[in-house]
Amino acid sequence: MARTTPAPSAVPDSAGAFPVTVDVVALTVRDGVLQALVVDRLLEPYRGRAALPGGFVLPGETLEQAAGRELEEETRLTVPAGATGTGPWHLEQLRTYGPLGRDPRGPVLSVAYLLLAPAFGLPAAGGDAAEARWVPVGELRGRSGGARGASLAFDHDGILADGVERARAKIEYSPLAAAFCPPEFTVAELRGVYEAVWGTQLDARNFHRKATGTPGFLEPTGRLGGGGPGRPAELFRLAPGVDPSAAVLHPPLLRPVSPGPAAPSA
Amino acid sequence: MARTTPAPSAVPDSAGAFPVTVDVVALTVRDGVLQALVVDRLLEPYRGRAALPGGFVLPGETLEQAAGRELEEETRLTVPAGATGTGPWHLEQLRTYGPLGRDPRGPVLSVAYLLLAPAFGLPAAGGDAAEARWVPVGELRGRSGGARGASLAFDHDGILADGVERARAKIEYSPLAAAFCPPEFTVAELRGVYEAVWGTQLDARNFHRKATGTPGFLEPTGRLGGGGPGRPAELFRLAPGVDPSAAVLHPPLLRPVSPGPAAPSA
DNA sequence: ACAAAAGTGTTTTGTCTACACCCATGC
DNA sequence: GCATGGGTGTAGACAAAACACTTTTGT
Repeated sequence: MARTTPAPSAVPDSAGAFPVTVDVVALTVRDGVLQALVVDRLLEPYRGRAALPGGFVLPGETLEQAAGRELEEETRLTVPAGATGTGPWHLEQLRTYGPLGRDPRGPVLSVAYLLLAPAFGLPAAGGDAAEARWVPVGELRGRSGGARGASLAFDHDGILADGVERARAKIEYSPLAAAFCPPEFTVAELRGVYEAVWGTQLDARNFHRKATGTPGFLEPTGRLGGGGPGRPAELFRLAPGVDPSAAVLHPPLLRPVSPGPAAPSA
Repeated sequence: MARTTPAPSAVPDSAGAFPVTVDVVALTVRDGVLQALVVDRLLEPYRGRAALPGGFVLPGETLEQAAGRELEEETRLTVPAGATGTGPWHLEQLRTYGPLGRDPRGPVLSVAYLLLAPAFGLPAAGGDAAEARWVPVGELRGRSGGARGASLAFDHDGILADGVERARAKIEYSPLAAAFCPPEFTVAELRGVYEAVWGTQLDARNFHRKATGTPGFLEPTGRLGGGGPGRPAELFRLAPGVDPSAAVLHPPLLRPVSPGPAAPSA
């Protein structure tokens, strides 16, 4: 244990220093389906393989800044600094993976972030990524063991699964489903978000009552929206002065109970 | 920054390397009160100040191994490897803090872990810590701005608050409250855990019905326990084959709704 | 006998679900 | 008029809070 501590208060030499990456699970709802943002890697390792957008944290930046910078570099979309509560996006930390056994280059720590965003186009790709695209999560999950090359690089399959599960749980008791919607939206749009994220069908009438009846969730704008068939729907926005990441819905909007692991035997 | 990596697939030089620490929010219930484990620091910075047990991650170890090692070094208590599901303890990752503005020595990343454990003594202290002791969280929280030196070193006040909130939320829908109990326990002991963690009073009769009536939670041992006054209580253990960190209670045990910010005006 | 704590039954109250029904618009 | 989707009312199923009551021990 070689100790060389010239300064009275310094990081001890025995401590390791680790490269740190951020990886972003960016989710949106497009065409009524939950989709994740993936990029094709231009560099080794896993060159040509799909991966979550992300990259190394640079000296002098925070983890959130690194997440926003990587997203912008690889997908040309800008996440406002301190996205939590700003605008329609929501960025929160998911968890940390590593440092062992997840990168062939050696021990690397990865701090994963979860971004919930309304649907938007991808003007271009850049940085270390060849292409950025939305992929329905149903096309990525469940085939991790498949040989078709559809699984993601590194341990990103597991990170994506963790992010999806976090999103599913979080919209139950927080107003964060609105992060998938534009600033003003109808109750039907919001219901579509819940149905896409949970993969279930919800009763439109009961959902309307619960969503509009939950205090601190929706505020009517008075305007009407939608040009489709049927009666025009009222436009809502998130209740003002509410931090969507901190507020709690009372009562929560619980997902319908899945039938459970009933054995599909004879 | 001496880099000797001629291999084609290497971490780019622009990537920073960060010292990484683990800090452990260890919670238990003693004397009917939720208590946290703190140590007194022997080294700078914050020498003499109370802090969460923790320290630097060493090369070649996982984050969980580092958390267990630091706990053992500073408090002489051993957390079995892969504590999740093993024995009565529960160790899970809380979140990651940093790297900027939290350590006077420079940018340091800290991965915080949450340990839920039954009450036990502290035979000794060691490592970089002068003394390890349990402190009721009520004596630590709320006085972060106080001048009495009761607040913790670094950003540990915030980490502790996050850990307490995680524990409070988690025992609602998971069997993890049993992690605070010995392997066999009575319903009253379990209720005491809920009351201590939530800081509320619960109806003993309704709690008994809900706890014993929740499938996949408690299993009766047939034995009786307790030597105090009154009728002896039945001893229970966690239902076998249940991973306390993954299982979900249906229905959940919800904390009583707090009255909310109702103005106590006339 | 009394107190204290464990455990069960019952009533009341609220919430969720399912679905009947009306409203407002496009065609 | 009729189809389509938006929004409200209502009855039964279900769960939770409140509390009376019995059981079993220590003193």
